[in-house]
Amino acid sequence: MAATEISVLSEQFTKIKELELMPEKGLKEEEKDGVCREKDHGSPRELEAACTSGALQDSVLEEEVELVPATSEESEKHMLTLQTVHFTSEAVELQDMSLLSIQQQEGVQVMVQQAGPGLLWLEEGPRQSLQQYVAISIQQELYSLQEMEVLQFHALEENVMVASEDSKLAVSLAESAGLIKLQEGQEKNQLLTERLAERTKEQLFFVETMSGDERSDEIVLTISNLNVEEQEDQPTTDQADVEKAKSTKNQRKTKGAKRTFHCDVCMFTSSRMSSFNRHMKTHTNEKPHLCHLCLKTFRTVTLLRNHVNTHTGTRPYKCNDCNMAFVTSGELVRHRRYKHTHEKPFKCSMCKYASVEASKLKRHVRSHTGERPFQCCQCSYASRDTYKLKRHMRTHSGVHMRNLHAYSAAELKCRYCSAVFHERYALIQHQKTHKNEKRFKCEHCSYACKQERHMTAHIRTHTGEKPFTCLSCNKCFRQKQLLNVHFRKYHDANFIPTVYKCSKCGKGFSRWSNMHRHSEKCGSGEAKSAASGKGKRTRKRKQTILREATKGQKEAAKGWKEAANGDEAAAEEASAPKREQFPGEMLPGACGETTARVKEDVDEGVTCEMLLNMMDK
DNA sequence: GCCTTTAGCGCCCTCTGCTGGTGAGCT
DNA sequence: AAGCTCACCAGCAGAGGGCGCTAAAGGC
Repeated sequence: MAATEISVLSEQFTKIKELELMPEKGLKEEEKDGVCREKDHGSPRELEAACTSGALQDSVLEEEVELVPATSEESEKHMLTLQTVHFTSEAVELQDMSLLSIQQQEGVQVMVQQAGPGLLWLEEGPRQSLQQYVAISIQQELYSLQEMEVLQFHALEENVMVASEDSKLAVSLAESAGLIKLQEGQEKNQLLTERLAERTKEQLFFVETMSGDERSDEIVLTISNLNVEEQEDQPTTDQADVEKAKSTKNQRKTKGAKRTFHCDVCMFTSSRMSSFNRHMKTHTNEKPHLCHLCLKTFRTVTLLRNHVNTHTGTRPYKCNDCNMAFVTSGELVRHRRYKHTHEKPFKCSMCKYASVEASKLKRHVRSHTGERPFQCCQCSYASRDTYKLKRHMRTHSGVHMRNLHAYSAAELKCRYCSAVFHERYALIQHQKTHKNEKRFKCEHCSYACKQERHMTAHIRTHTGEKPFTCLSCNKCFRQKQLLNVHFRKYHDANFIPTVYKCSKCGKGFSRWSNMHRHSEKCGSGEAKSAASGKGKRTRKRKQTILREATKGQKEAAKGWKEAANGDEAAAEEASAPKREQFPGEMLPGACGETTARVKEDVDEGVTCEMLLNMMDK
């Protein structure tokens, strides 16, 4: 019936979950040295913690367990259902673990003692290592710590506990006790069930282990109780068929109701024996179905078939609404939800987000909680999902490392000095040191500048070189930009200088940015506000807006030029998109409107006020 | 026994926003 | 000549979509 999962590295010490009244019928009770035990039971996996009344213990750890004098009648037997027992390394002092609890059920008081006398530990070693200890429930009256015999057995990697040689195998509660010692070095691959099966007249524990969390060294011990109903049905146990016993021992009757089967290992229950039997196989490593292509094994033929289909590319489940096909029906259903039905059953309780998959909702919720469970092992970064951590890890290796930190056989020369590096990162860091220095010095004078192009232009003042020639008048210039200005001013009939006027003083500027800069000094409070900004992000946003505004003006000017050439349609087309981008109420005068104003030499342009309005929006 | 359904993990991708660096245009 | 501004780009990270695959339970 009952099973206990004991997590060695788990977090909390839990109480006895349940006590159930056990009918005496079918229990052949033997009393020896004050020990009440049943003689026969279904299988070695079954743990009988038949309880009788006993002396009181005055230490109760669990508040909800009522401490009552144990006065249950001798004839009544009770069954213990043990719950997961968790220890933290520091939480409980070993000597304080002599938990005694009394529970009353159906008028019968049952005394149960946990920990202390019921300790298991996994290996020999200092007792202070609490993580090695596991508690089981032993009736205090029956088993004292001093009387307990150590049973050693080993937790195999195969998740099986094997009885030790010198323990005499059986955990006879009459002879031994709840103090059971687990130790390495015992015979492997031999089930405790098999060894204990010989102890037909002794009360037995069945203990097995399972791997816990992969990220820890946790070992989960499962202690199975005796199933009393099974005792009813099978007063004499044939333990040769352990599997049969496993499948039937967990059957529980509930006063005429339909039978249910309870797994000893987990919380699984089922009303069908076939389901129960199938479930029990999940607690084994039995995977008889082999893929001959990759040698991977599976529990069921269906799983194997699906797997093989991934090799062969067979996709029997085809979507009716598109060309997609899938190996499993579940994939198809999910696909249809994503692509066609848009059904999103998993809804966030904190926002309107909904997802097709539960895992996506779980991931989304982390954006609310701020939880970042995936910690980078090389820096302080933590991610909300595994992929982002994985992507981040590239910055510690792969992309990032190859680009910046990989050794380069070729010399990486500083563009500003003669320094040479073999690591790009070092080069970049070095070049930053040149950022604000006037590293370009003229050979002919004391002139120095930051940029090489500036020095190139300066040198021409010494050489007299004027490489930029106007194609219309053959006038020569040292700088291309000077040629451009000349050309537009004297040879471009369509060139209309854009004029922006300060809304305060009316002064005109050829560049909006200059007008804006002027307006700040012109005493415009709004302009000051716009200029001061509210931090980097705000400034960035302003920059973007200014950039877009400038784009709009440029395109508008282009459109106006085209219009001036008689192509009104082109002019309208050029200005129209920017009108959409900057609605009139947000940026009046921008784009096409600005163009018109410039053309008509009106006073207004794009003002700081407009920008502020945009920022406020 | 078999098929279906459900659940879960993992992987990859896209879109988006932010930041910093750089080069070129412009005044 | 010098400084400002802007466009562009790369890199990184946040958020979410979509699919591949496996495991296990439900149900006939």
